[in-house]
Amino acid sequence: MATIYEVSKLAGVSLATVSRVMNKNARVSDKTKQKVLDAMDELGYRPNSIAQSLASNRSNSVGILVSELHGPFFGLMMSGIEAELRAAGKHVIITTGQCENGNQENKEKDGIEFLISRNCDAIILHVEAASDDYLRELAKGDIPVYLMSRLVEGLESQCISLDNELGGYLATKTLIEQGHSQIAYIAGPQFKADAHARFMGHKRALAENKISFDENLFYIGDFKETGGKNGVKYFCNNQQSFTALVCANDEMASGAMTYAREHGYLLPDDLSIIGFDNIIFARYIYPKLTTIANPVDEMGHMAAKLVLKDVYQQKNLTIKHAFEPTIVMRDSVKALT
Amino acid sequence: MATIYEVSKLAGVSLATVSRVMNKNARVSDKTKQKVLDAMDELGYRPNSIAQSLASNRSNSVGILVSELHGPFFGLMMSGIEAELRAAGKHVIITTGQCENGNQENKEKDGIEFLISRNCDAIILHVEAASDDYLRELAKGDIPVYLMSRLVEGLESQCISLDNELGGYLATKTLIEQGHSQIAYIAGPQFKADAHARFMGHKRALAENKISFDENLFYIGDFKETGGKNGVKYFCNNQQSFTALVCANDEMASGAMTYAREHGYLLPDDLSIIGFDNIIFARYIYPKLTTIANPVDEMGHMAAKLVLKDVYQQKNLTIKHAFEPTIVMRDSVKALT
DNA sequence: CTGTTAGCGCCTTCAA
DNA sequence: TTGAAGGCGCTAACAG
Repeated sequence: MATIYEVSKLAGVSLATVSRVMNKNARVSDKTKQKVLDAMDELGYRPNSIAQSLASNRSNSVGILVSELHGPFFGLMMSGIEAELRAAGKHVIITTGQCENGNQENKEKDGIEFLISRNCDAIILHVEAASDDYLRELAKGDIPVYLMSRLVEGLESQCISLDNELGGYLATKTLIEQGHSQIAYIAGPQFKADAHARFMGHKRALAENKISFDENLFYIGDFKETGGKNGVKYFCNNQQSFTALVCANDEMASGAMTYAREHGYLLPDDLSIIGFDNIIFARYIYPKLTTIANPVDEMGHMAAKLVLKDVYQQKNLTIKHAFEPTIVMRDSVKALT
Repeated sequence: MATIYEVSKLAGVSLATVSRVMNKNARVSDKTKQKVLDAMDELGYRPNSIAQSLASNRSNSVGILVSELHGPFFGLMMSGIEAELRAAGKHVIITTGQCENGNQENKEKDGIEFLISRNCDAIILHVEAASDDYLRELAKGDIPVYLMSRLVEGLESQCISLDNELGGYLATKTLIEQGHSQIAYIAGPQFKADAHARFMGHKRALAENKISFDENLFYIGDFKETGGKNGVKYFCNNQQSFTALVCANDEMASGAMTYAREHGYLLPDDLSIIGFDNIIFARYIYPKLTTIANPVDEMGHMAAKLVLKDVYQQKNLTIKHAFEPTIVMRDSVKALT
């Protein structure tokens, strides 16, 4: 591999000049610039990004931490981030804070440590277990921290978040508008801020419509298919009567559907179900799932733009920190007549 | 940030000694080692991975190229790779050769170029459009290349592949065993090697059972939901009679189901459908999809192990290059009586 | 077992 | 506009 030194020799100029034409930041006469370009070409020169990083104290990499790599949700998010960053010549180091068993909070911290040790110029986190305090502390460190799908007090300008409360509200309101009043709710783990906010939205919609919240129609699931199944099972076993169900994410909605159908419910006639996230598969499910759209891909792009603007001083970027969910009407909700 | 120099000063030893305790490769007396460790601790020292890379000519990063980041398929693959590599202290740089419009082959090459420019120690590719010749040429370069889900002649030892032909065979054979003989096939783009092999397997199963291949029951889809829909539509419009359908991947199977159901078919009674890949959502679909399992996560782990063994000289790793698909029986296939 | 000494390939003042 | 020279933080011979 040719080095800058060989290029300079071949072009008959100094190292510094070659560096200048590479970085386009200082004026170089057209003539010498051409000589350098030709020399690079002839040698098939490629800058060594590691050496550049060491000298410039910039790695041109941004670290991403997601809870899990598989699953329908994060693909879209990473896709957005990667596309934006790569177009700017930065690369993306991805790791997980995943936790099949054990302490998720520690796994997340491990992941963050790992990214920091990689000398990223910035890190974008989608963490669920890490506390606000920890994140605020982390943000005081040397490396800029950005948060996806989360809003931490004091770190607002580094957050890209979704109004989950509004989403939960919309879901339940939609059901109410369709005539339902016996509405069950399967929540996500309440230590996760978004799961909690969605549930709060549900309660607000109920309250606004003078429907009292019924503890017996509330179940906390795990954001997985199983959670949905267990939730419906729980309601059934307790002989609860309900005509509609909101699930705090689509995977639980899918599980709920499966269980309900296997236990004699005709969908959506006997039970209206609404999900949350609008993952790719929501429309594959039968009946096609009515759900709350979570614009993760757009948010991913925005997080990347935020990094480009803050960390890499890119200009002319408008940042939108707060996103709003919308309802996607499909076939899993039926009006109660 | 403290440097190795400050540590050495505080510990009263030389740079080299500090380096030695970091890299655990040379013997250092316990006493001096402890002094160094203490000094590191006191200073909150963290090695600068970039400087390490420059000096050692090792970036400890491996590049991954996948066709797309979203979608159910690659998540599992990357998850396997990432877990394995991270456990070994290597990091993963992910990029895509994705192509919404335009030339996929060029996008893939761009992605590869990008990874090379990042000084990865190795790259793992999941490419579909790149030709065998191009890959062989690439493999002659300085940076080791590994191929996922693909078997290129001459590069066998760097490939982790699935026997797609066998998978296609299994799918169709399963249907035949259930009494079907009018079996439609919706293929993936035939320039993709795996799509082609799956189709070949289908033909072999037919031939073995003296069922002649019927051009009118063959459709080439796009590996997306739409492909499945269009395929069934095509068969219906042509008034073809068939009792079973194999789709070259699960997404098309899902699309096929949707279209069939919307057009009066009762599933699985009127039409048995079998997919391929066993993506996470296969069991969410209704009826639950019978399909061919593609052990992508396991293959991801294996690809990572291969890199660890070849590139990072890790010992005691057994590599399995060829994987075999298996059938997963669920509810979308019904015996013909 | 430990220290000395060159670099790794590039960027960036500082002078000219 | 260009060149010279000193690092960036660490590794890897080579001595001792």
